[in-house]
Amino acid sequence: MLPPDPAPLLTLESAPAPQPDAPSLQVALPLPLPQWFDYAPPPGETPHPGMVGRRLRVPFGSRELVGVVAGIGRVADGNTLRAAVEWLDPAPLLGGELWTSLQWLARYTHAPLGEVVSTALPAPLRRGEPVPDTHRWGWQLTPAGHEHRARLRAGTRPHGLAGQLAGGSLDEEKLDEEMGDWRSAARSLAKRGLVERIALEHGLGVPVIRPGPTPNAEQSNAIAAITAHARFGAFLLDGVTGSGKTEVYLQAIVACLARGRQALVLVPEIGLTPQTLARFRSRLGIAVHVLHSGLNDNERARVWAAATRGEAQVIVGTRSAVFTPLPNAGLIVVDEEHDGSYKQQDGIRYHARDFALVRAKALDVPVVLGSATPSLESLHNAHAGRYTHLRLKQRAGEARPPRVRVLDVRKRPLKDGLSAEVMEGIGQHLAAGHQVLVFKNRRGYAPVLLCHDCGWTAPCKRCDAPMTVHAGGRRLQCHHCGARQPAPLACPDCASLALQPQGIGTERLEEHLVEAFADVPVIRIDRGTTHRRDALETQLATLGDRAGILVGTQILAKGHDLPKLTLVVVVGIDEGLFSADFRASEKLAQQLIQVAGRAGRATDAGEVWLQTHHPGHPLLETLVNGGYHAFADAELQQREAAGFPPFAHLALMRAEAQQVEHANAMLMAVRELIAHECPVERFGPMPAPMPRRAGYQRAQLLLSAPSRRPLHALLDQIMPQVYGLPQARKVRWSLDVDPTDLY
DNA sequence: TCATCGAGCTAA
DNA sequence: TAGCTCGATGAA
Repeated sequence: MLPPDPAPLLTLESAPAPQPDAPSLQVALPLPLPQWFDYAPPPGETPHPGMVGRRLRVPFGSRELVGVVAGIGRVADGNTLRAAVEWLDPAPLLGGELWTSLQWLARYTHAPLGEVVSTALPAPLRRGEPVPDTHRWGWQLTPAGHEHRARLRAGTRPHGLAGQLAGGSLDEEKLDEEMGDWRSAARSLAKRGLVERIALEHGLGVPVIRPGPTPNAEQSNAIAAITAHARFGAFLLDGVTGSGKTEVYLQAIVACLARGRQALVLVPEIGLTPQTLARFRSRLGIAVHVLHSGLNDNERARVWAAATRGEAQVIVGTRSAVFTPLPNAGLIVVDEEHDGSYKQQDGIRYHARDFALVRAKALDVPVVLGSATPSLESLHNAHAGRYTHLRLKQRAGEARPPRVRVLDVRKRPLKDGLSAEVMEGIGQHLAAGHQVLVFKNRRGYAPVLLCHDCGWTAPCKRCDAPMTVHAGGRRLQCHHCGARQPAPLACPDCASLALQPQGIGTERLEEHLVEAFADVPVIRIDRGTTHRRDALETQLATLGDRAGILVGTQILAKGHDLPKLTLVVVVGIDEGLFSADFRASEKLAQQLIQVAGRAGRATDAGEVWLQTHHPGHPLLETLVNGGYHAFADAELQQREAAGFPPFAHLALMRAEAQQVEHANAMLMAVRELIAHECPVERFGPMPAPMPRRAGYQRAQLLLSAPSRRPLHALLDQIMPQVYGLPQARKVRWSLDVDPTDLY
């Protein structure tokens, strides 16, 4: 039986008595809902503007959530507010520039502020944990330790450690340097109460700058331009591979540190190599804080904490590092700014490069975008005078640009995808003791399994895509949903045994090269062989300076110094020449230039061979004869003519559901929210380029406008309604402002 | 009669 | 989003 009347008990425990027109805390919660929620502060407090930016735990339905106070509001008479459970920060966690910029990002992406905040914060802070300590740990002798020190047996580790500490406390880093295994000694002494672990003040590191190579004239110009003024300015550092962009970054950071300011460096996911970090650390002589996907949550939170306290002076990180608080900012660098990994493709679809620009503007500090193959957006901005265009046209040192050859393989017999001419070339370079890179932008043994008798290809059951042959032909794998299955022995359609892998992947290239060049190492490098961050380093290290062959995909296109590499062979670019996506040419051109840049970095002249069935394709001709900038100019003209970015601004709404009708109905309802005379063009609802993925039917609605203003005005108007659409309940949908891929 | 499942709704 | 209610269905 129920207790007679539970009501009085409940009112006692919940919110304070309702007041007419009471002030409230407007709380942003991590939910896909467009509105904020009103709460009373914890009992005994009144809402106050100083509470904005503080995290708090609030009751929500039958559970509790962590939210951030976004504003102070008033609720109408008679509305009972629930009270927040507790504050999670004594002072606002989010304030100043980062808070303003996150609010901007929420408006720009038309995403709920609560979700933006929650993607910006490291997981522990998102969960409501306190900002972690950043102090270093040290050890000191206790008074008892001072007394007993002399009585410890001489020659033992405890004796040695106690001796080290006799002069005062030492931090753990120092102990690591000075003694081998001091930790077990410390533990045993601590147990006897002779030593204790203490927290040491962090204190700012003093940079010990080591001089680098003397910059050439172009580099000096760039450095001077960037460091000339400490206010906001956007610089496009447009420098060919090997022209020493990193040196420019380093000198700009040195100038930033000299003013006592923080520097943030963004790098693409695969650009963050131990070598780069080692170079930063040794040149700057200061702790470099690193943020990448390999860190665990607590480590990320610690770097965030160190940054927000101003203790982290140099932060290097991938995409999400753009959310690092910089109370004392002096410089932001975005390396390889054209790289696609800066765009987040799920959740809050932000572009870290673009957000870095917004932050630099708000922080009033310079921002440097560096690339050998700048994005067309950035080139366009440079042409329009919004960025200062800094060119580095010379390779640093003696290295000369590689010679490019387009190999027409029409009607030439290809053996496992390689022509006789290519094999001969590889042989010559190997004989000279050099290294060769065979680049193919596709993983797997061969793309598809084809029945030679009836033309059947193995489709993925859940996607509209063929499966890819892996493991030497024994397994099929879908690159879109990850599904795996053993390869069939006979054709499921006609029972023929004539199943053949069609097309060439890295695995098959590797197999062929191993056979043909048995006396040199052949190393395959792609996501299949290189899951771990340092695996690539290890693999490259095993090759060293010996003659040998590298077979690989994208990961090999960047960053690594391979001084012995003199020949780059690119195979299988033909698929990329005829892709439907408007950004495909740009990506292909960037990839070709990047991988070509691997050749001949040291004194040996490099060669790049492009094996193609379309030697006359305009993209290849422009690229080979005029270089990247000729290509970019031509491509920009085409984009302008076709009304594509950067001459148009896009927003793409995607919807997926088990049944196409649901997805289409939702997008149709969205389309109907748009007034007839609205200047924004609408395309769709139409099937996504891959209409089925992982069992979901996918459709999309593309919005396009010649400038940002009408597009955002439209989104501002319709988005609040979209959340409430009944058709939206049956689908998974998302809005992508400035999509980079239309798939 | 009870348990289970899915759709629809709502949260301050 | 997640947790809840409500109604339909089905097995014992």
